[in-house]
Amino acid sequence: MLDLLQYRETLQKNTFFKGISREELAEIISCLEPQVTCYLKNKVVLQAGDPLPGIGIVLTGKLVISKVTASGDRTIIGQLYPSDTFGEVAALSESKQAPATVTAEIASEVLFFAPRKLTSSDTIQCSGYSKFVSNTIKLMANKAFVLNKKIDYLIIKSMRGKICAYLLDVAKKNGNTFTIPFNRNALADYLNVSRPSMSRELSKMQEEGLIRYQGNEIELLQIDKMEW
Amino acid sequence: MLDLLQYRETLQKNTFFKGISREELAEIISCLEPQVTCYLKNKVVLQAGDPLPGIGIVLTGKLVISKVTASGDRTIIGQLYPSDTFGEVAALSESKQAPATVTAEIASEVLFFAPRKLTSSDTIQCSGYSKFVSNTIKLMANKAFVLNKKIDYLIIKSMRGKICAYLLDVAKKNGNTFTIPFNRNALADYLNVSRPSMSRELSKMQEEGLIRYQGNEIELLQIDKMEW
DNA sequence: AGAAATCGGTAGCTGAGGATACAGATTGAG
DNA sequence: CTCAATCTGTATCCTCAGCTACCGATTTCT
Repeated sequence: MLDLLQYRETLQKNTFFKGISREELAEIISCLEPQVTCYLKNKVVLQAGDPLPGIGIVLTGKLVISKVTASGDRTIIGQLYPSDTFGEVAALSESKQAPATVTAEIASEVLFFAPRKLTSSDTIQCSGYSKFVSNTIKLMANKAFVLNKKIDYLIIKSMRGKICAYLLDVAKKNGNTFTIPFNRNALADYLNVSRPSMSRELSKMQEEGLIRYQGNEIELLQIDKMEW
Repeated sequence: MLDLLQYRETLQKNTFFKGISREELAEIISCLEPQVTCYLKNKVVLQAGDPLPGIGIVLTGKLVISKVTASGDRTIIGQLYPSDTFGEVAALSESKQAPATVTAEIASEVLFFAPRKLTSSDTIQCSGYSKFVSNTIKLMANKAFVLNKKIDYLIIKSMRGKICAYLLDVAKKNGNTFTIPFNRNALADYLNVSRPSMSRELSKMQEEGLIRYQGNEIELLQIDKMEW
């Protein structure tokens, strides 16, 4: 078995293993027969459309989930930090193809295991299994929830509307002053707009006194005027 | 217990109950303590943002899932036919709020049950339960998959691109001649564009000999020129 | 330290597509 | 049967945001 002791804390934060004791975790993990792979900066971890190498859990580093359209438009779906899971949707749905591309933004380590191990007879007999199953369901539900959120941004047609919707969501979690996890380029990708147009609008909003920003630190000054 | 015999065929097609025998189905259903509600044409079944009334399974009729932005833009996420499920994502994720609005397009009957019934001690003891659980996981995964597909359309920026992507997906399932399940207005909502602009582009595509259509019947004439 | 790459703001131009309005066709209700 | 409502295509207008280009600032690499 792999020496995963050093990653135990990270794994325990993973949604698959929420509320599962240290002993049960070790037992389940060994049943999953995981492999750890390292990726250098900017390396592709999995490519949209390819058959899935397995379900992945980020151990260290940072990954980016993105989609590229046939005509070359790129959009960011989300970011993955240690303890986050990816590939579970494709693995468990009928299509076994990855719906998006995952790339290492910085050097990263990823734990993979085969989807079928989720329901292998060994795994089922682990003592924490029922908890593990309900966690799996919650994991999927949350993923669907994130996708829903993403759709919420995408269906807004105006630049101002997209920016406001995003900033208000971040503010709801972190208060009126916060640091966003994207640089301008990435944020533009995330909102599916062009960077210069977005910059233009951010400037306007600052002029109008709605927001104040410096780099990735943003402060919302007039929340009421941002709700459309 | 409710008399659900008349709906047994519909229920057996539902993803929750795939591969579950008639007897097991009856047992599980009774544990879920479902309620059947009728909706007249155009009535709202559940409103985005509201707490969830329960997990719903369509018995008869047709429902539409849509989202409305704060500024009034409306988009269609999908359509629900008998045996389809909705509300399961919100029910099983941490947020208990409905992420979208569901409306009855025609008079419809819906079966609801409380999410907690999924894991009640009664239900767990049903003989088909393990199958039921893996079905639940598959259900969630497929939902996430549908959302991914929706995102694929939304991130395409050009009108032509959106239309082609949609038509090609339909063609992949039904062959090069098919009837789409949307009228122009609904399709425009689905693709998140304005109806006149979409009509304009469809006309152009017909002129160019890419497609031929009459009402909702569409034939793709030059598939190779539609792949971007 | 110096060169190269990345990043963010700004400007000008342009065009795709949104909005509105209207007309003919079809459907539906009374 | 008639009137109203809905649906679809089309034309005009015009705005918003995409694109390209450029510049200064910052970071990174060697």
